[in-house]
Amino acid sequence: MPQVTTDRRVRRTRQLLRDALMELTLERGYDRVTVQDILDRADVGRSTFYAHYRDKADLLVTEFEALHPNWNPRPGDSDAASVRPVEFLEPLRGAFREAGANRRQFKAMLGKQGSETVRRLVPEPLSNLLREHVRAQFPEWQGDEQQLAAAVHFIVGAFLGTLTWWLDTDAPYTADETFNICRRLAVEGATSFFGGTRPDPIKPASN
Amino acid sequence: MPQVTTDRRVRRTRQLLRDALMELTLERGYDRVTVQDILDRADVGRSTFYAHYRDKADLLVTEFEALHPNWNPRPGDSDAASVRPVEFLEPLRGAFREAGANRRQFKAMLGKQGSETVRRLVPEPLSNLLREHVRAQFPEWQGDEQQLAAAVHFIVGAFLGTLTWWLDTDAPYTADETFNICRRLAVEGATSFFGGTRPDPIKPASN
DNA sequence: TCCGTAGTGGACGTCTTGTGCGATACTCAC
DNA sequence: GTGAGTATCGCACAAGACGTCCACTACGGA
Repeated sequence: MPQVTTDRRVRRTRQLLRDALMELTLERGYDRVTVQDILDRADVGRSTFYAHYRDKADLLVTEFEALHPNWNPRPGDSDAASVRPVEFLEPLRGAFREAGANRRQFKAMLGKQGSETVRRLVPEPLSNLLREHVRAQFPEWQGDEQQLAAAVHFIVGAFLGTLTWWLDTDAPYTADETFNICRRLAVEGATSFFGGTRPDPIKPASN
Repeated sequence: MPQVTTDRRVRRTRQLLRDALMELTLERGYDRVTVQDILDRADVGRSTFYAHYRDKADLLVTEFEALHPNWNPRPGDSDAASVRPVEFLEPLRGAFREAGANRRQFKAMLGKQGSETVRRLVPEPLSNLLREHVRAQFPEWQGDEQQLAAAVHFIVGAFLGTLTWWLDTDAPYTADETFNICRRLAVEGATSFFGGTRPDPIKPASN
C-alpha cells in the first residue's frame, strides 16, 4: 500500500522553488532565470528539482495552476451570474480581483517580466468562460461562431491588455477600479454587438 | 571615403536568414528554432550569422523593424486622420491592413508560434500612436493620464487579441472585416468614455 | 584584372540542461 | 523511541547550444 501522505518536506521544497522563481522573475525577467539560479536561491538540490518538475516551465505552469485553478473566479457564481444582465463580464471582474489579491504573483507571471508560457495559458480558458456567459446572456444572438469568437477574443484581449498594464505600472487604482474602467469601455459595444442592435453580418450569411 | 555600397551578397544573406527563421518559426514555433537550424536552412555559415546579428532575437527584431518601421500605417496619414471623427481607430486599421498583406510574416511573429520578443515590441508604439490620436480627437477630454493610459491599453489589447486570434485561426474574414468587428465593439465604449456623448460617426470635424 | 570585403568552415571554451546514483537526513507510523 | 521508507543531497556526466576566433576562399565592384 503506497504511502499517500504528502511529506512536509515536499511542500516545503515546492514552495521554496516557487518563491525563488517568482522572486527571480521579478528581479530579472523569467527568461533570464536559469534553473541553477532557482536552485541556488531556493537552496535545493538539482536532482530534487527534476524529481518534482520536468523543467522550468513545468514548475511555473504547475504552480500557477495550483494557485489559480482555471482562473475561474468565485466558483459556483457562474450559474447565477449568467442570467443577470451585463453579468457576462463578471468572470473578468473575478480575474481582476484575484490578480489584485496576489499582485506580486500575477505581476511575475503576466507582467512584462513574466513568461510567455503562462501568458499563453490564460486567454483560452478565459475566452471559453466568457463565451459561455455571452451565450447565456444573449440567447437570441444570431451571429455565427466566428463572430462570437472574434468578439470574445476582443474582450479578453482588452481586459488582459489592461490587466497587464495595471500590473506593470504603479497606477493608483485598485483592481476593482481598473476593472470598472474596462467595463465602461466594453459594455456598450459588446451589448449592442450581441443583443442591442441586430447585427448586420459582415458577410452575407450563408445560412 | 568608405565604401557604402551594400554588397548584393549582404542583402542576399540577410534575406536567406530572415526567410529561414520565418519558415522554421511557422513550422515548429520560434523558441524551438535553434541558430543552427537557421544556418542549415539558409545554408549560411555560422560566423556569417554572428557578423550580422547578435543573436536569434536580434535577427528577428532587426528584420521586423526593417519590414514594418514603427508599425505606423500609411505614413503621412496620421496628421489628416487625427482630426476626422472616429478616426482615432484608424492607426489600428492600418495595422490590420499591413498584417493582412503579410499574413504569413505576421503569423510567424505575432501568432501563437511566434516570439515573445516581437510581441513585446508591438504594444508600446501602437499605444503611443493611439494615445495621440485620442488626444487629438477628444481635446475636451478631462480625465487624467492614468485613465487615458488604461483606456488606450484596453483598446490596443483588444485589437491585438483579435488580430492574433485572426492570424492563428482560419477565420473566413479579411483583415478589413476583422477590423470592422473590432471597430464596432470599440467605438461606442471609447467615444462615450472619452467624449461623454457619442459623436455622430459621419459628422465631419467641427474644429 | 585586382583589391577589398563578405562569407566559409571548423575548432574551441562556456554555459545550461537533464539524468544517474550512492549516501544522508528527515518523517511518519507504529 | 525506533525503524522503514523516501525526500533530498551532492556530484559527476553527456549532450547540445551559444558565441568567438582565425585562417582561408570567393565574389563583385571599380
